Amino acid sequence: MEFTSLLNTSLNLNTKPLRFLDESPAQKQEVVESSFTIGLERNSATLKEERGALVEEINRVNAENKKLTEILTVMCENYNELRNQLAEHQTSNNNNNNHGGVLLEDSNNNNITASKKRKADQTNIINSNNNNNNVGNSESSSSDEDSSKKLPREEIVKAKISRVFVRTESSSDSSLIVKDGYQWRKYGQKVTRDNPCPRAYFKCSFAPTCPVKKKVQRSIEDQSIVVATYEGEHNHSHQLSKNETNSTSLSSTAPSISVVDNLAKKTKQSKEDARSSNSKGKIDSSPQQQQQLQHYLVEQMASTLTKDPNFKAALAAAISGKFLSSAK
DNA sequence: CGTCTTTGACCTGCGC
DNA sequence: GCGCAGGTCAAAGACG
Repeated sequence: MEFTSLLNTSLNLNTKPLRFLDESPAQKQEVVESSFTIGLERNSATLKEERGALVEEINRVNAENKKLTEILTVMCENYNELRNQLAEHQTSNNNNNNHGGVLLEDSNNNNITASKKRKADQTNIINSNNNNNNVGNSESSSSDEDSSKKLPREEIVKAKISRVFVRTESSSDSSLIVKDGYQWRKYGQKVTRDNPCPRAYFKCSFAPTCPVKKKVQRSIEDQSIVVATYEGEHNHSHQLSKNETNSTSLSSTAPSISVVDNLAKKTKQSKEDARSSNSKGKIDSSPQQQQQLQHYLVEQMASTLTKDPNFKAALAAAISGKFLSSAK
């Protein structure tokens, strides 16, 4: 992921600022007692020398703490800067998002419907699958998806489900069309109990053997929003845009990932444009997309930091050093 | 004429 | 076992 490469979290700090940080309390106690006993026998010059070394060590730890704080401050500033840019773009594009605005539902968001107990187990399976596999792609498992109930357990785990929110111009039932670059054949329509708006069922018709299905239904809360639920993985290449396909996987989540990837690229490009030409370039993404990207970036930052052993060690050393200095 | 959409019927799983 | 609800099938119609 390109964001990982942008964030160099290798702080290059001394992860062992104090020798006794790695020692157990009993060992520390032993060190202190032995030092005390030996110190009685030593002359004052030796004691002063050891004290000086300790003070030097403490100063070094404090300097590292300061360095850590500065780095964290810079990171926070960068994050705030990015967030402000997102807010700007949300404001500037707020009026242009009545058509084609896409929002990806969070993987743990159950805000649509969750009234069916019989799907709870399957949902949990899919949720855990998504949680294990997702790398911030905002895929979601739906709590009201039933088509997977016919699948064997292995296939249930494999079946990837993503949900995309698309804002349309009109709230008429005739516009249950989500343009995602694939060709779909409608094979059914049903009025569900939870939502008076009919739910349309589509199959991918680009490849005869493609198992991907799509369900499209207007949101019960906001009928200008169409909820498209994708199930399965495409076993063929993207139909319309080969370029976009190259940057995404050939799964049912391709629209989702594509949206996130494009947003990431656009935001990166926007940041560069803003620096070079005082942000004369505009991003044509919706507030929902920006919000998703914001979540995505935060997750990436957190993920990158937590995966970096250097950062973990430095943070642990800094906290330990803070405790030791404050205990004196 | 081929393709796509519509829509009622049927299938399946789950709760009681 | 029955009823309910969601999902799927397939015949019929629409359309280019």
